[in-house]
Amino acid sequence: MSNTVVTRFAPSPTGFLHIGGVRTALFSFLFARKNKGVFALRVEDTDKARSKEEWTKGLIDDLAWLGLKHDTYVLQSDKVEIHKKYIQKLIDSGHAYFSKEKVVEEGQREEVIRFKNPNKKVVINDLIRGEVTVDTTDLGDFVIARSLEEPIFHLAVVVDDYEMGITHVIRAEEHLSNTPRQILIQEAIGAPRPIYAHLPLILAEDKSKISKRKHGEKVSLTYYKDRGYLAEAIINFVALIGWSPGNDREIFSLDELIEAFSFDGVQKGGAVFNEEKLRWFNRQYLEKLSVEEFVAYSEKFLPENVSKKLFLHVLPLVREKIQTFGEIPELFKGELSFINPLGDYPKESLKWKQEPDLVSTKIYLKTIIDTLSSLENFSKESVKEALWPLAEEKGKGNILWPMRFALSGKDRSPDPFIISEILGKEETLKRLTFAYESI
RNA sequence: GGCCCCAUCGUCUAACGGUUAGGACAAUUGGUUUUCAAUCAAUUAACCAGAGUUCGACUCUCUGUGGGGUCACCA
Repeated sequence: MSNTVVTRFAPSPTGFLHIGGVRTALFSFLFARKNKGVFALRVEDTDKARSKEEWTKGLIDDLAWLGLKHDTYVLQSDKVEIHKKYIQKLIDSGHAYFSKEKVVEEGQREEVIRFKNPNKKVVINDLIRGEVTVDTTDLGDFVIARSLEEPIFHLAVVVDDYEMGITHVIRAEEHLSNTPRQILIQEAIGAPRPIYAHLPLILAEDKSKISKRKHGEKVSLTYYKDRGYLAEAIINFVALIGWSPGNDREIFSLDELIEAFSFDGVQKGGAVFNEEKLRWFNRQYLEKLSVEEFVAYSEKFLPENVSKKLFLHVLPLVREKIQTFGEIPELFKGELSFINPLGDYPKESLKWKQEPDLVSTKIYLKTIIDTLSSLENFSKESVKEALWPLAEEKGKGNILWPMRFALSGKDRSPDPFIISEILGKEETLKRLTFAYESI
């Protein structure tokens, strides 16, 4: 079938997959799937100095993790013979020539292969931007290869796109200015022109293109992956930056995105990456997880002193607190630190803000201790049941604040009934007694 | 600087000549609550500017301004 859509994602293996790459890959993937076409991954490793195999592996793993499975795979360096053939063809047909160069920098060749620029106007019909006209005269006779065996990006891209039958080149806007010279090469080798779609850039807070050099680790997918963000949330978030379904809907699974995607909804202007919104998306997906899934995702973030059994016990508390799994360690250091032996605290902290002093606090603590001591079945329900009348009578804060503080040693913690249950009767009474005696 | 692209709340966006310019995140306020979250409700907040075209412009045209991208023997 000659009219099958074929898209490609063509990263170079020179570092971690970054957020911009994720979005480019996603849109290429979505468009291919939407049209029952083929999504190809092509690793562009023509720059031998900067490319590393481990990055290639990382790229493939990351895409798999995101669920953006490619149908075909090409490693560009495997294609040198084909590139060579086309370079030779261009030379033979007078479209390219060997050029003597002045060596200015280390590593530069004395002789490279340049493309003979026909100096014409090129009109690009971009799916997102419409007609873009560029006069290629400014480009001069640009370099297409260091040698017959070492093609440069532009040559390799054009040849590979042709050989792979790419119908739609979907890539970031930064490539828009590369397009004219690639079209020139295309025409010289007699390749059909693919349809272009140049995506708006993903911007940092400062409105410039996100880059590792300038904006650090937060631009790489790994950063979010390592901090316990879900692939679904990242996909959903990234899809909605630079694209809109045209209505108010925000939550989309990958399959739903395939269904809804269209270039009509793709934005022209760059968009600022907003981590807050990503976190919000992540929480939306967190809430959908089953207990088993949630525990599985949590596992690698659990502190050593937190057994799985204990974690299961405090699970509801964790679920209502976090936006990303990466917050779990911090949670156990803060709100959930009551699971550890209690440290010292100033006794004034036991005082509810509406009490003038600790006099009645001491009395209340005594009452609480007495009440709980005689409690047979010690659960959060039974503890609450036993103490609630007292709390209602004396004021909830008067009773519950000192109790909660005595049990947790913290300003912020879960409610005292849950803590009591988790601690058990003995430890609960021990902590309450300690508080009582410290006053 | 040359060439190219872009322009709606702080941020992501809806609007495809006629709307009180809508939604989401964030922010603020209030409800709930023993604290922190969560949750619920509400509020604040935008058409870059100026000329046209038109009965009528956020929507079309032009100019200006602003922002961005790109100008490698990197991709």
